[in-house]
Amino acid sequence: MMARIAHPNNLKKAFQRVKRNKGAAGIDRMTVEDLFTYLQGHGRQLRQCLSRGLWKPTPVRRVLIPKPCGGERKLGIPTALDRMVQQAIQQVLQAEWEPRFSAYSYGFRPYRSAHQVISQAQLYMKDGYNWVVDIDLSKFFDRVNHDRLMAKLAEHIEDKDVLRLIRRFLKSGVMDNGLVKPQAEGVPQGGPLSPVLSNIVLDELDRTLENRGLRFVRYADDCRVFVKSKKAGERVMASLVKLIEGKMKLKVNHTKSAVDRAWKRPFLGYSFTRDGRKTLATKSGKRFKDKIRQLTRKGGRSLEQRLEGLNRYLQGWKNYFREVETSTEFEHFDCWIRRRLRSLLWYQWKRSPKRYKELRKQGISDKLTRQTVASGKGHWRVSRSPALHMALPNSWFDKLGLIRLLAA
DNA sequence: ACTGACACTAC
RNA sequence: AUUGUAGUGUCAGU
Repeated sequence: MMARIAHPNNLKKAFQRVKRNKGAAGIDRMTVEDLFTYLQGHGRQLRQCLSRGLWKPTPVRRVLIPKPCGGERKLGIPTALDRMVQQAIQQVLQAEWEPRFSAYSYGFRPYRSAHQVISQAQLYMKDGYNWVVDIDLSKFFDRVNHDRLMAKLAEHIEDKDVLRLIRRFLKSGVMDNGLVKPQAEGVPQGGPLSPVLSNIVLDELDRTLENRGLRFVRYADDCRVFVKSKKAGERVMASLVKLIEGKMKLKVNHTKSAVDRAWKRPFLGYSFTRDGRKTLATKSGKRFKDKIRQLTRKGGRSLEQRLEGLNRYLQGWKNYFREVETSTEFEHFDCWIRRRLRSLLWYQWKRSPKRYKELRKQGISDKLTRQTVASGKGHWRVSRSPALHMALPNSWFDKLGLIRLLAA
């Protein structure tokens, strides 16, 4: 197995991945650009180090980033070289474990997306499994138990060198303002290997759920079991908490876990309606609006630049809107964006008559009366000020991805 | 078929 | 200088 990891082809792929990600440097300040020149000199040496089981990982660099919902996320950034080695292991480990993972585990796995999880959840709901046991693990990556993880790995890996190498990565420690602290638990958030390791640890949970014949899906540490009654849910919850906190030595986040009706718990950015359709979760909708607001704020940039930015952002959301099954919500966002744009245009017109002339050339006019505008020719009317009635042709809005979506 | 850039989402 | 995996989208190139 170590032969496969240290194989030149595997290492080359690992290097390319690290390079493509353009990540920051680790504790040794070696950037991904330096990595190539380093490898030209020391590539052979690295390979030998690995295949003899002599590779010594460097401690990870501690970085704190704010989480979107408040709080901080502790990152552990390995050196570029270590990232490459971890990536090499990841490639082999992922291929090895992929067939063994549960069909209902979706996080961090190739060819599996958040949308598939949602669809599966909807299937359960359609069969009448309306109650959901929502289990969230607190600080999941940081609390992975090393011994349990190594035991899981040892079940399928015979190569002692590989096991030792992974153990060294787990124990390599954190450099926090000049001091190396050893790590008793957890996988570094930021290590290429960490996601697949997390799946290997939680595979035990999947197996238990499967053996009990329960309907469930899992996306990383977000695990949901679908049942038919509150009572059944509470029973499942109690036994799962016992399993996770006892045998698996992990911690359940009790404030974020609950037994509730499925449509009361937003899931991966979506919520469900009572009859099981998908809508945008309020939190996601809010974030979306905030960003649009920011992109259409009055100020320096030109209209074209704004449109570019808007379009790019909307394209990122395209898939989300495509999946949403409540049309009113969709129209709501569509109207809302149009309104923002119109007020922006009005503002630009007011500031610069020259600019306004250009806009008119693009088919924007203000002279039309409201009735003909609204009905006749697919124009849109705005009465931003009593004195001004500005109209935008629909074709102009077509530049925006969201609007194109509406038409399709 | 493959590669690259830039976004966005989930955790 | 803010990391990682996975997914999706737009564009560009051989």
